[in-house]
Amino acid sequence: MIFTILIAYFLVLQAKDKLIAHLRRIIQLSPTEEVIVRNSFKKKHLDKKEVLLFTGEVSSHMQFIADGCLRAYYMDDEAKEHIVQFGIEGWWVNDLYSYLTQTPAKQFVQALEKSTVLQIHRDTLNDLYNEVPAVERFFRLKFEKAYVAFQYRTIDAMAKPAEERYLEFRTKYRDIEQRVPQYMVASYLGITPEFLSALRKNLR
Amino acid sequence: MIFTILIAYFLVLQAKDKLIAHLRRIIQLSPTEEVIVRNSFKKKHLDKKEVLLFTGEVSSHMQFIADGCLRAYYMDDEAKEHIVQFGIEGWWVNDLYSYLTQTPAKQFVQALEKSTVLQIHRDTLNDLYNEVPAVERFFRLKFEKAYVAFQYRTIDAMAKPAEERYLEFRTKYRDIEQRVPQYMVASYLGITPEFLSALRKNLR
DNA sequence: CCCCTTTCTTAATCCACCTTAAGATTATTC
DNA sequence: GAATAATCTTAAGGTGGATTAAGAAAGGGG
Repeated sequence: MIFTILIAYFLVLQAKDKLIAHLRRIIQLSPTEEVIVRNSFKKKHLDKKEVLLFTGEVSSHMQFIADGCLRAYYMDDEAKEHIVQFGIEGWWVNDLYSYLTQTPAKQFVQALEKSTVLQIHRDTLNDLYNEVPAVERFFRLKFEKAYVAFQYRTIDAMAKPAEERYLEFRTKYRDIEQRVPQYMVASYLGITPEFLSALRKNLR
Repeated sequence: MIFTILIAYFLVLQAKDKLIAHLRRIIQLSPTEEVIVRNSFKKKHLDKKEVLLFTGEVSSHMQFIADGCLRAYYMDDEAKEHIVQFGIEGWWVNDLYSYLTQTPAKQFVQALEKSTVLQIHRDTLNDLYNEVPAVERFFRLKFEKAYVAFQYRTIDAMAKPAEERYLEFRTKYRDIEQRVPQYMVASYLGITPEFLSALRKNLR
C-alpha cells in the first residue's frame, strides 16, 4: 500500500521532470519559476482507448504527454474518422480550436496506449503567462513552430501523391508508425486503409 | 514637390495608424510603447506584380499589409504555382518557415495590386518582444489563431469536395474573390482553373 | 480605340484514389 | 487455446478532378 503510493509519487515526479526538461530545451526557468510551473500542472492517467476529450465538450486544458500515445480525430457527416494529429511522449495534444475559442470541440482526443498527461487549465495558464513570462515565450515559439510545420504538412498533402506522403511519414515518424495500427496511418494521410495497403504492396 | 512630400508623409502616418489600431484591437499599448512600436516598422511601397520576397532569399521581416492585396505562393517541380495565402489590408503575409528558421524561402510573396506594407526586421521584433511584452502577447495570440484557422482549412480541404470549399471561400472571403483572378482562387483551393470554371457553371 | 496579353470557358480523355465486398491475418479475451 | 474482435489484404468497378487543346472574352497599354 505505502509502496504503491511511493511508486505513484515517483511517477508524478518523473512526469513533471519530463515537462520541465521539455521547457528548458527552449526557455530558462529560475528555481522559483520551476516550482510555480510544476504546481500549475496536474497529472492524469489514461487507460488504453480512454477518451480525454469528447466532441461537444469545451477543451479547457493544455495537455503535455509525459508517457504513452494519443490521437486527435474528428468524425465527418458519414461517421468516418479522420485523424488530425498523433502525439507521443514530449508532444502536446488538444483540440486547439476548442481550447482557444472556448467553443465545443469537434475533435476527440483519445489514448491509444496507457498514457500519462500533464494538464494545465486555461485560466491557470493565462495567469502563468503573467507570473512567468518565459512560459508565454515558450508558447509563442511553440505555436510558431506548430504553424509552419502544419503549413508544410498541408502543402505536402495537396501537392504530393499519397505514396510519397506515406514514405515521408515513415521516415519522419518511424516511432509512431510502429505504435499505431495501419488504418490510422491511412486516416492521418487522408487515404483509405485499402489504398494504403495497395501502396505498401507496390513498395515491396 | 513639397505637396508630394506632404502626401507621402500623410500616407506613412496613415499606414502606421492602421497598424496601431490593429494591435490595439488585441493588446493595450501605453503612449511610450506606441512610439517604440511605430519606430520599429518601416513603410514599403509595392507596385502591382512587384515581388516582395523571392524563393531562395531568407525572409527577414514580418510584414503587415496597410493597403493593397498580396499573395504567397510556391512553385512545384513542374513549375506550377500553388497559392498558400492571400492577404489584404490588416493581414500579415510572409513565408513564415523561412522567417522563423532563417532558411531560404520556398515561397514568393507578390503584390497583386499597388500595395503598402509595414516591415519589421526579425532582430528588431525580437528586441521589441523584450521592450514591449504586450507585442509578444500579440504574436502569441496571432499564431494561435493562425494555427487553428489553418488547421481547419486543412481539415476542410481533405474532407470536403471542391464545390463546397469554393462556396465557403466565397462566403468567407467575398472581398478577396472580387479582387483576384479566378485562376488564383483555383490555385488557392487546390484545383485547376478549368475545373473551377466547370464548377461555377454547375452552380448557375 | 485598337492590338496584344491575360483570363475564362468548353469538351474529350485519362488517372489517382475511393467504394464495396470478401477473405486472410493477427490480437484479445474468457 | 478456442472464440471473437480487430486489423490487413485483394480485387472489381466507380468517380472527382487533372490534362490537353481550342477558342472566347475581357483588360490594359500605347
